[in-house]
Amino acid sequence: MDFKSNETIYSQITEYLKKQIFCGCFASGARLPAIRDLAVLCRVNPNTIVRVYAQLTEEKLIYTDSTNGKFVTSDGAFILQKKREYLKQKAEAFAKEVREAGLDGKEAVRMLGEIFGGQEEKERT
Amino acid sequence: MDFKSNETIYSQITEYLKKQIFCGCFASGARLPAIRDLAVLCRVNPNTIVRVYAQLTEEKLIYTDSTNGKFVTSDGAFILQKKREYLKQKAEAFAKEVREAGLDGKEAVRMLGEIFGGQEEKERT
Amino acid sequence: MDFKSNETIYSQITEYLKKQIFCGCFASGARLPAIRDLAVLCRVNPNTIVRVYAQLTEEKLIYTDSTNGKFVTSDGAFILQKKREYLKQKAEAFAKEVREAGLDGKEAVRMLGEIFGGQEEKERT
Amino acid sequence: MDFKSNETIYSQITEYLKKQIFCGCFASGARLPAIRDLAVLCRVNPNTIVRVYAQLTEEKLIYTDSTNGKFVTSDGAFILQKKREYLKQKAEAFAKEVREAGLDGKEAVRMLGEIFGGQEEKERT
DNA sequence: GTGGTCTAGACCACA
DNA sequence: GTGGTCTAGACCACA
Repeated sequence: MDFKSNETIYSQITEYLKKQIFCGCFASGARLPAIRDLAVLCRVNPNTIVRVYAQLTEEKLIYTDSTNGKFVTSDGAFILQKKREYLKQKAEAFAKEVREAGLDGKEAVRMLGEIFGGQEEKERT
Repeated sequence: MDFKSNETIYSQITEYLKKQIFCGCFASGARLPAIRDLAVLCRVNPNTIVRVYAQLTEEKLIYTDSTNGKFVTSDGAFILQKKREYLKQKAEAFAKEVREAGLDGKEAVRMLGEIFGGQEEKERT
Repeated sequence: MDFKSNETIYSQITEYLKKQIFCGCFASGARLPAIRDLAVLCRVNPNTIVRVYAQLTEEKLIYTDSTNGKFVTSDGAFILQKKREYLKQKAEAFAKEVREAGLDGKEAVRMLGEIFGGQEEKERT
Repeated sequence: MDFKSNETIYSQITEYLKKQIFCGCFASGARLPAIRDLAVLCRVNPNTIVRVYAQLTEEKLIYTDSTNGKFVTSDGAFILQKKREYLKQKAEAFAKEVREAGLDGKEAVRMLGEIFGGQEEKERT
């Protein structure tokens, strides 16, 4: 994992883990890497990971089982809801950019369709 | 203009101006606010605006007419090209988020369609 | 290091460092002086050095390893290429001066040969 | 005439005129453009031209014939000497760059020969 | 200790 | 009044 220099490292790692949870790479109920392990993996100070886990805990996506470590919440429906919110927010941010730059929605949707490799077209058939 | 705390002020202003140029609010050839004026407007130090304008100058979106001020480049085609690039990049970033969070493109496109208020559907008819 | 008054300080320092990199005084991969250290050394404000390093970073001659400091790019071939470009550009600027002042190239080359202390002649033998 | 933004305008115009004198475009004894005319031509404030002419006067390349205007010095030998000095200085500056960037003189001379379109080779034959 | 951002404000060139 | 450079120094993130 490489980091952008214009964003804080912990927020980049937080985003990364969030997406890992959403996509199921860290499944509901799964045990997360130990702080030290993840710190080594990310070549980052353990304090940074502490902060990452704190944030995810606050969002209730993970919880601490005191002696056993950190786990992804077992409430699958909650994760799904969070996932929807997350993507809705990303989509709205993108839509905002599009509008502010004076492009119309139609073209933006087409652009996105292209990026997804013509999936949209296939669908219509 | 309010600033987010997790992004640098100068990059937020840069983005803002870029979009103003793309959407035509600052038209090709138009004069931009004087450094000191924009600084007052944004309640920011003039040096911050210097940096913003330097960045836009480097991207060739604006240029300096020695003591007369800063102007949007008069090459309209160039601006259009930059606008396309900008939006392509935003669309790709969004698509990347979508994929990483394990959503399929189809759903992302639909989500975006909804946000744009059904413009897409109307059009097909 | 003394500064000429007709050129900006930051560009003089940038040029200086560039040549230090080209000649190998700062070798590929080597760590550069810390911003504050170089500022003290040059008796200049740290912000000026920030600007110098920013410029060299943009040219990809150096890079930042987050909190560890600044380093000369490890791509030696790239440096060599940049060095060639740099000298080509200087040579062309000199040639332009020569032509504009109405001297012919032949004489300019001879003049330069003299300055280099007859190395050229020795070599042919 | 376009101006670089990193050098003062008056010094750019001074250099320009100097070379015009050296190459004979403004011949020994010739009348120079009136301050106002040159100011208009260069799209520059007349004060800037005043400064330019002052500098050339100081270098004795031009003189003022009180009521009639400014003239290139009629001492042709003096101009020749100045020209040599000027080019010597440029050549030495170039040589200094070359050395500082760690290139050897041989290669610099060859590079220059190339730029002058193989004139050097012709000479040997 | 490392780099990055930002402020407040001086001083310069040019018009 | 326009932009550009520079200083002195604060404050932040990360290690």
